[in-house]
Amino acid sequence: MEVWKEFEANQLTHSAAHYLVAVHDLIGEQGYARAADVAKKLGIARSSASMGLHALIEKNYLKEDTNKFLQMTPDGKRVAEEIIGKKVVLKRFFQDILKVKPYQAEVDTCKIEHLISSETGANLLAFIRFMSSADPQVKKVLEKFWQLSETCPGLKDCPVCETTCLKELMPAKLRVVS
Amino acid sequence: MEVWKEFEANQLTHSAAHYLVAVHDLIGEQGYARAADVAKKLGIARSSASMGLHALIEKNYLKEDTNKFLQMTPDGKRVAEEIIGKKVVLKRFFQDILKVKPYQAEVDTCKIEHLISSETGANLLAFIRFMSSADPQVKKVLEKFWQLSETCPGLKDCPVCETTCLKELMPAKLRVVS
DNA sequence: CCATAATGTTAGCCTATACTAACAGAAATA
DNA sequence: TATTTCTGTTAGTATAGGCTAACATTATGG
Repeated sequence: MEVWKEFEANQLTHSAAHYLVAVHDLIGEQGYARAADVAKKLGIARSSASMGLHALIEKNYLKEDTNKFLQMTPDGKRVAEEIIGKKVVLKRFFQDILKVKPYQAEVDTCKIEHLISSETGANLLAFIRFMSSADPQVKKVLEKFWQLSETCPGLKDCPVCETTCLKELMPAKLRVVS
Repeated sequence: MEVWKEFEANQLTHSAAHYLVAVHDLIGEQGYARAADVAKKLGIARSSASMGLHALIEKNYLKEDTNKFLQMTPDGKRVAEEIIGKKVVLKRFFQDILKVKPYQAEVDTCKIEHLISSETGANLLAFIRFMSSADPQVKKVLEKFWQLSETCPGLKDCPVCETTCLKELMPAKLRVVS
């Protein structure tokens, strides 16, 4: 398959991923989740929730008890927690390291949390762990980055980074950006 | 709007973004681009390309000359190059810093390149510039990370990072991951 | 210069995912 | 208990974006 088409080839679509995570979160927050709770949480019609959740039941990510209360299957729990893990990691990276403002960090995270691979997610987690450690060298480097970012937006003509300006980061073909 | 719904609220959808970038790339590679060239490049039917590209013409991102050769409008050029810029930056981050394997880095990048905001993209660019600079402290820190990643996959019980293990990175609610 | 090939477009179909409207059954409450 | 409200579901509609098939037009080359 062409790489760009893998967009649609995820375990779960964007909406399905959010339905599943919503159920997970609702069970955590209030101990149970029904279709109407999911609808309210996600701001969609009850009918949409009903249909989307049934699709997840058919895929064996969720099941219903006799009173229509939703439960996570082991599979569903695993997948939901994978997504949540990526979300947490991404958001922290955007917010705490890149210093993206909280709302934008939330929006960006929400868009891509279910799209990054396990490999990338795991490596990002390791990176954040490392960059959040108390190691004095790490701390110093990060502080330098944040300080430079302030005095020198985008680090465009940054004295520290002038050796790696846009010219070296982008292949010649793209540099016509003008 | 609920944050999770902003997924659909981008300037361009996933497919439209790829159509636009394909035209940009084709013009760069072979000097021209027609619907059939885009179809071949993206592995889709000519009819799909035709319709998708007309949508981009209506939005004034592309125009056609009298022989149906496609041209980028200034708007289209700007948008395409924003996307390409994010793609380059993301891929370098995944590949050169996180050390994700090239194919997976490509897939992940392709999925999210058009989704990250300008703010996040700009901050990521600055970060990569900084992390790619010749600054000896930066180099040392990165090398330490890569070395630790090898000896200690995921940095799970890494001596350097034990102060910031999963427990501190994840809110209690999510830690039930088990 | 005519035949074959390539290209662009239209039409109809499919899936996914949202919506509203309508309605049946369960739960809550006056 | 009777009524109202909540819940779940179905039906029909819309949009987006793929697909194939068919056909007209344009290019290419024997």
